[in-house]
Amino acid sequence: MRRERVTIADVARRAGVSKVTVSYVINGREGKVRISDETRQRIWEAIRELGYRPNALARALTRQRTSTIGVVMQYAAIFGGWSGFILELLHGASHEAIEQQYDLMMYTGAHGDDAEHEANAIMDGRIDGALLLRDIDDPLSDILADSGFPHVLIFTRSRRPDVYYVDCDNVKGGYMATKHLLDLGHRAIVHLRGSSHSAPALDRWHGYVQAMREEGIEPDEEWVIEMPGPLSDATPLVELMRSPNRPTAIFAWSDDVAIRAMQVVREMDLRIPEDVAVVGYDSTEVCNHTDPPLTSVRQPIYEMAREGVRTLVRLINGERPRRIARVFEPTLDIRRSCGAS
Amino acid sequence: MRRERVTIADVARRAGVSKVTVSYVINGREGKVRISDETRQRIWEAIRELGYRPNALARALTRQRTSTIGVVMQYAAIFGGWSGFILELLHGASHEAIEQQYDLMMYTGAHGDDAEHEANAIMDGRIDGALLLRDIDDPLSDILADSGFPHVLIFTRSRRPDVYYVDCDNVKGGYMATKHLLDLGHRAIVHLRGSSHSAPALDRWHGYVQAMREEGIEPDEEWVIEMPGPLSDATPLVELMRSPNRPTAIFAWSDDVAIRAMQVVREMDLRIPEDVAVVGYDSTEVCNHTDPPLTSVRQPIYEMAREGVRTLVRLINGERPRRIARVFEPTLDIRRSCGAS
DNA sequence: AAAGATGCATTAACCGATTAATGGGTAAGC
DNA sequence: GCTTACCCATTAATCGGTTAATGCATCTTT
Repeated sequence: MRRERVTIADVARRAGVSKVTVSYVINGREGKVRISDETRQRIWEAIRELGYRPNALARALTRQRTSTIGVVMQYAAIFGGWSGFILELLHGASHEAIEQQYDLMMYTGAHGDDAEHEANAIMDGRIDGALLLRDIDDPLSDILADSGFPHVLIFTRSRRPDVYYVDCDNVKGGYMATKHLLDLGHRAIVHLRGSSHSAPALDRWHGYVQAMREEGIEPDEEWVIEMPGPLSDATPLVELMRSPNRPTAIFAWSDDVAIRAMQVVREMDLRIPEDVAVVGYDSTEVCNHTDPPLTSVRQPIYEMAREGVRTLVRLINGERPRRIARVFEPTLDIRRSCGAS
Repeated sequence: MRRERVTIADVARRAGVSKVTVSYVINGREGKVRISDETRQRIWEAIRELGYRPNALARALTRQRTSTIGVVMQYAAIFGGWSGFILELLHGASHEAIEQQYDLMMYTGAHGDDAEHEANAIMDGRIDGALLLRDIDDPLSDILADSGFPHVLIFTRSRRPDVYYVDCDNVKGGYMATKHLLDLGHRAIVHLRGSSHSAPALDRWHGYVQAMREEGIEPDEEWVIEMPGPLSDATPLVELMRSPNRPTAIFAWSDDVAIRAMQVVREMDLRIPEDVAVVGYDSTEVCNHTDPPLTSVRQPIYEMAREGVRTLVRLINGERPRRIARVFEPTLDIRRSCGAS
């Protein structure tokens, strides 16, 4: 039983006034234009009786602003793992969006889409700005920046001095995780690294290398295994753990990969943390529920997402905050998977 | 360096034709209107040179369709747990949306919003239809239905014969989980139930009761504990597990609650599955990575979400499929947490 | 040579709002 | 009695597109 669309003109007709008057009443333009209480009341009545709802498209078209922001993710990146990372990010973003009176649109893009195409979809007027969660070598941000389209990168740094971003110090995070293991006496430490297109993944790896070298250990090439997601092939890890000089510790670039590693280790009848210590990254809620609970580097995902939205809104409003980079500090949540507590 | 908005009029001017001609070229109205190759080429050139991108708002306004669908969730429901459920749902929905050439918008709503408000936001013209993930007693669907706004409920049933929904047989799911435990010899089985506003939660509970009764067991009231999320208070469970006639099995209404329960059990130095068997619900990826891997009732979340989008798109296109209810069958993924394999 | 068909592009109207500029009536000021 | 001020509401223009109807050459057909 689809009612016909009720427009502002219908309301105007019903209330016996012009469209404009209705518009003024709805938007409460106090100070600019005064409407008599009687008229105002008649209009509200008509609105209620007709069940009128303003059309956001039309409104956005004239206002030149939609009050909607987009969250643009890399298709593969989002759904590759089952980690709580994305969810916590969305939670933070949506919380802050609500706070700022914005709506949220999700852009996942199709698999084969090129950046040009994606950029067109993003800049087609439906959103005022975008939060980008993308690889470091992704061209999308460049296109947006060249067009002056407001956007903020999150969980990565930008390659241009004019592009705002919210990140966490991943080198330090990687360093902290590794140092913790070193301090516990481990020397043979494996690093399960993320994609080589991911700035955080590379940075965490560098942090790992840095900590190792500081200890006078040149990390063996075999010790760094690329495992971007929990579904990645784990045989290199299995083989390494079978070798005579088996590593005694694993630092994984993400929690879900760490959990996958724990499973691999368990299946080899090795104990955690007695035989193998494990450290993850993100310290998502699931870390509290693994057995043993997983030590992990925490980045304030929720807060970072909120900060991203806040910055984005400022950009949309034409502000140009001094600080381009907003880099949070990681901390280490020590649980029991490394035998430290 | 914000360029001024390039409009279709700019392109027209540059190419020396009218707006309409440009519109025709862009939308390739073959058969209706013919444009000479030379003009067509000039227009594309102008488009490229000016970096023109059609404005989706304006287009949607005239076309009366936005090619965007909304996913409307209950704020609390989404972010209450860390389960992969929502993620898998979003994955499926976004996959099918791409397939159907639609974009996705996320509505989370603010905490205090009433349904009227939410309905207004949903029906403001920005989306052609909505996928609703809401409580069974939620009034939102009623409002949408009364306005004839295309929408599909997912992971719940509808209370009206004219509202389409995609669900999984939760009574059967609850029955299967419980029956499995009964078959393994368990008699004292606890059920960790979800919210009383959630149809799936209630149905799973009913399935549990049904299976118990079939076995001649009247489930004790104390055996049913409301634990909607992994962060819910677990003391009732703890106390129950401490009691002299301690239950030997737990059936949790969701995976994350099951994992929380496993943790509680472990902290009491009870072994899983030897002392306590555990069964979860959803069979999300994380079930493969717990220790021991978690037996769980599987509902095809990804596929259900896709089906929801498919149905929604048909409704948007004015079709009225015969079948209002699309109910999937649950299956049981037996892993090691109940000692059966 | 008149009528009809074809090819190409234009004009006019509309989608549903917002905003600036304007207008008309009544009361107050001098 | 004329100006000024104020209150309330309207008219006109605009946002950036789409679509139906129309116009006008040029080419065919009879």
